Amino acid sequence: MKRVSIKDVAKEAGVSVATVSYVINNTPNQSISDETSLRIRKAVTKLNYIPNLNARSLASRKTNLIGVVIPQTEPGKEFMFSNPFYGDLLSSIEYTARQHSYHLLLSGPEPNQSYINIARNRSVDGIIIVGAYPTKGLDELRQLDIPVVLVDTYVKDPVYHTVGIDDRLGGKMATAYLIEKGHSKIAFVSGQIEEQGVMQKRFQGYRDALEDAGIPFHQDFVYLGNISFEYAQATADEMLRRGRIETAAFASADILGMGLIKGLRRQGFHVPEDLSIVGFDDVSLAQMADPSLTTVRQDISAKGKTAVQFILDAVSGNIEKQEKILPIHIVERESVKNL
Amino acid sequence: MKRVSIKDVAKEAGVSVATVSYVINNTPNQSISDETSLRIRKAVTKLNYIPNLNARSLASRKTNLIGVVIPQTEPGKEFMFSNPFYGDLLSSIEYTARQHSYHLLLSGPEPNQSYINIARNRSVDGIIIVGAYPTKGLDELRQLDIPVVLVDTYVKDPVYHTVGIDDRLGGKMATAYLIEKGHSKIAFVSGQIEEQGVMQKRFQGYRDALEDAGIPFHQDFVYLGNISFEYAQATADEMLRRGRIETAAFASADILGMGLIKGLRRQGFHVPEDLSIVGFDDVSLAQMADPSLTTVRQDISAKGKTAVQFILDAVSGNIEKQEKILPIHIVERESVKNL
DNA sequence: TTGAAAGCGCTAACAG
DNA sequence: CTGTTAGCGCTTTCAA
Repeated sequence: MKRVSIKDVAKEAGVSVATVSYVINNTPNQSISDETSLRIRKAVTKLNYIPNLNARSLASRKTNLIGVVIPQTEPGKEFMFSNPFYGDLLSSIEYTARQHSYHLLLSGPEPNQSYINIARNRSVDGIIIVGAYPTKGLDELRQLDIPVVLVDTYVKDPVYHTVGIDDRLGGKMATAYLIEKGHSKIAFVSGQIEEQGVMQKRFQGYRDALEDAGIPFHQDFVYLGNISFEYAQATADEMLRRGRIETAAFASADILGMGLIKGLRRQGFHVPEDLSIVGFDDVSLAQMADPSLTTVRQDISAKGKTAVQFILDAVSGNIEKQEKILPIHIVERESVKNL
Repeated sequence: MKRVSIKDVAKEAGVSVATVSYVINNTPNQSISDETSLRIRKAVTKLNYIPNLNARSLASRKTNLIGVVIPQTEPGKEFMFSNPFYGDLLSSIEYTARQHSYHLLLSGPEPNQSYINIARNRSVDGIIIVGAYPTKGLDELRQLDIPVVLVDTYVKDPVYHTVGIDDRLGGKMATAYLIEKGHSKIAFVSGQIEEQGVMQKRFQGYRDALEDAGIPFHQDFVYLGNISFEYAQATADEMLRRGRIETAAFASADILGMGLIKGLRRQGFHVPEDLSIVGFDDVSLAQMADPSLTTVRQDISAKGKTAVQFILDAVSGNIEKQEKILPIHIVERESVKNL
């Protein structure tokens, strides 16, 4: 079946392609007589014409496409969305984009970290990058002048828009909550701490809370591996091996909290009786855990929505850099015991 | 910063655009002297030229884009990827596509279910649709002649490729396993059963196993709501209210199994002591559950990989319809008690 | 209110 | 081995 083009419609309606284009796009400052307009619409319906967005993009330099780059949690690993946080975030981005008739061009990072390729290649209208560290690739992006939104990053930049939360504050809240419940031997369980990364901030918050309470910091209470259920499980074992000195743990991601619970239970211990746990993120899993996880809630949905909104704003001419720090708060559930 | 085009490169290298195109694409049957080829490559590097894939697509009718349509779990709900199954699947699709330098165009279904728009609009090279029911929209897609892969669907079609599992067999395996462990009062917990849908097949399998074992079917043991943690939790309550007649339950998705566990626990009951549970899918959560979930494992990663491969095969000229039923098997964990 | 025509950046015959 | 040229399907001046 031959694809029907704007030409076919023009012929069918007995007008020029330009006119067809005008009515299809409802081009401003172009008045078309009701009569021709109607004739064209009829032709469109009759031929079942659907514009080729590719051609449109080429001519208009607008693609209605938003590039989304989500990092590999672990290099070479395929399951980036298995981390429920990304799944939740992507859902929200897709939903918001669709509301505004944008489509999403999805991509893991290219091997060479070159964000710029996907952007230039496909001429996306904007690009959302999640969890970026300062890299050359990020700088290259500057050469294009398309809006860039950095989600969950502490890269400081005069142009790129950012949306995130105050991770340091979150870390502090989580830890302070535990302290308030009478704990003083508090583990910090996390993935690797990258310079200027989210986990670093949460760690700082942990130390802030300790300091505020006059509790000395113990390096032994810090467990750094990677952000996975398995690692947290192993960490629970490790804690027991060391004699289970801690009475509580701040898990810097919910999935870690879940792993701790499981690891403990495997050894016959219980949460929160034997160890109190506060997580971070409040992914949908957090309430599925048993006991359900007390955690620092962030509005993942709002995060995605805001990121898309920033792109839309920029596309429609708002050149000012936008920044948004979304609020967070503790959600009390069952994983913390009051000493 | 002005975008550099193929023309600029041609000028820089002192050749025609055609020649540039040839070396960039390594066009078959076009021999280029090493000397010019080198000169062109140098110009490309110097100018930092990146081809505009949009223009390329327009000219070549090939976009290197795969459309992915993932259904809303619940209409109007934004969190489609919060269902971990879709997250896992998407990960695998993205990964495989990227290996072959394809990008993914992501889309939830349009309100009018018209898959065809996204396909025609963006001229994707192929389209992967997850969990489709027979609809007009699906038929329209036939008009295009791009490869279509239907994942997890029982729509029968002479052209569309399909990849899935034998859901009926899976349902039977799960139920038979429970029977083998001495259970005969077995609940079936599921989302709504759609005609020709995956859940219907799993339900049939459930009945098959019952019948094979000579166990009468009880309508009372069938709980139909929607595929969510919350519904399953409520179902657990409902079972108790009815007096907890069942000793086991086949949850037609892992997330339902998890909800059951939680719901039971909330009422002071335990899995598997008070109720044995078998799930379905083996999403990453299944092992995080406590007790970890005995379930019917399917290889979600292989599913995504196969779907992409079918597209690639078709694009490169393989016109034959391909079908793949991936193997499944029971993974024994902790949620079933031997009576 | 409409149309002619010049591109957008690239590919692919075809010719040389 | 390389260049000319005609599109791909659409938007957008500019003129009528």
